[in-house]
Amino acid sequence: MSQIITRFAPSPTGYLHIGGARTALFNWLYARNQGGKFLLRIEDTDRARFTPEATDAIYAGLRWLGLDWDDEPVSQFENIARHAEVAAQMLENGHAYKCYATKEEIDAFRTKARAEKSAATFKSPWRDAVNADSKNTPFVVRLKAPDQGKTVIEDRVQGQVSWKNETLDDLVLLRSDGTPTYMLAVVVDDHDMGVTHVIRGDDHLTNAARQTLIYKAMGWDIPVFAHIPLIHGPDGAKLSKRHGALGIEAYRDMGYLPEAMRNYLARLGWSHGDDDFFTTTQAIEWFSLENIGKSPARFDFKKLENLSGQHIRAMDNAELLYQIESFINSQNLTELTAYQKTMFSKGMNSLKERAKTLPELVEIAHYFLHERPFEPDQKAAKFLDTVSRGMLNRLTSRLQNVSWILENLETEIRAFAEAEELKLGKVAQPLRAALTGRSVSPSVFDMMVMLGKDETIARLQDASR
RNA sequence: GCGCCCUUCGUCUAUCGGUUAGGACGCUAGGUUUUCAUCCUGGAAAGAGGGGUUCGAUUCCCCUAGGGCGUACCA
Repeated sequence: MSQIITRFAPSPTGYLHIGGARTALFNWLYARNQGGKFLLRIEDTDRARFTPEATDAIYAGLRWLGLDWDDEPVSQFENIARHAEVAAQMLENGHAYKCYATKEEIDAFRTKARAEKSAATFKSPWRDAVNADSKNTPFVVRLKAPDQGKTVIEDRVQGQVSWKNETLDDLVLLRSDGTPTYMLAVVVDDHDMGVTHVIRGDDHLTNAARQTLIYKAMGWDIPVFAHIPLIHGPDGAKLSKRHGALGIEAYRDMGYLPEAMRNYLARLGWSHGDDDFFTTTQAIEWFSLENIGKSPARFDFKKLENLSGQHIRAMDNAELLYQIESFINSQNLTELTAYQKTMFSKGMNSLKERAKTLPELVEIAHYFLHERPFEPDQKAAKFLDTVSRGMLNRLTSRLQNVSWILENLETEIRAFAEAEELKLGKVAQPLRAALTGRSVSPSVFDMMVMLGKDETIARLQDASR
């Protein structure tokens, strides 16, 4: 059995949107699962819309998501001569014809069909014309689709789907300016690239039938089709920008881990029993076309966020620091100093269980990313009233003689609280406010150890002044 | 209009004729705890409606309703 080949074929519209990213992911997962190839083809035949920047945005999105492709990306535009050649062959073998029908004729036909509630598609009067070549006006090349019988596709997700051939039209293969249409280009390119499995959005399901006709006309092997349901917005309707139909880079900017994004996107429409949280390695191992659902899924930020938090917690500290640096880099923020990196490494365990995204992680690290003195925020200020400052003052002098390790600090502060006849929280909250200027933070004991004695005492003195 | 697809807790999903219909997110009641978070325990929450087939249907078939996609010399 030969190697399987999948492909992702986006049209460069400016960015890689979330639905496209999931389609790419499924193709990638399947190729990697099968030990096959994952190819990339840029559908850049619409020259008016095409820009190199848009293509770069797609590459960047795929790279961020960690979806590596095999071989050089194919430019569809570069194959137009080949497309025309195939159209010529179809003209030759009688599976296509030149059509001189005007737009008015076509519109009239369709208007009439609709009025009569007919399923019939446009039938060109030139379909069976004998001396069509003699006309000296512009023409398009149309597929001579069968007008009887059925076209059936065996879809690995949708099952067996069939159409009566009279509902399938004589689609245009070559425009009047001689350029290929999408329908022709896709089939020719997929065939030439050796694509064995076409995994794409189910908005292409009808196209699969129309394209099957072209494969048959050329006598080519029909690839395996797998039409995956589209992602919908929270209201079940089309996914809009407000709902999450953002470019993949928007998710990077929000600080989600690529690993979490892969996990979430894979779980949207595909399942492996009850497994919700998994690594990419597991996803590759488990992936199969059979376990893709047929109904559309809605995008849910809450679930993405939860998964992101879980991946942050599960991630190796060194790797997580690398992710933080990449994020900082992508957002053009100030690079981390050596001291800050050290602090991140030391405090990572307490930081990462408090964050669902990278920016949250950075926010929680606030207490060592900035230098004293700390201006307390509103809530923190409440913990630093006169009484508390006096208390902190007494604590500060007690702390002068403590040898600075976690156990000692904890013992000392608990003893202090007892001596002051205060619950630990009544000491810890002002302490936290003094140390960070915030009312929430990691454990005060942990922070004191990380900050060291001098810095801790300096901050306490700042606050009790 | 026509063609095709879809329909299990609010959301993502498991179930491949026989289950107290399971898990996860979210929500909620508690517990742990120096805050927040993590973690632990419990709770509410679903087979769109109607017909069949069958000893038995969430599961198979049909109809209806709702939703989606397509219907271009766009991709």
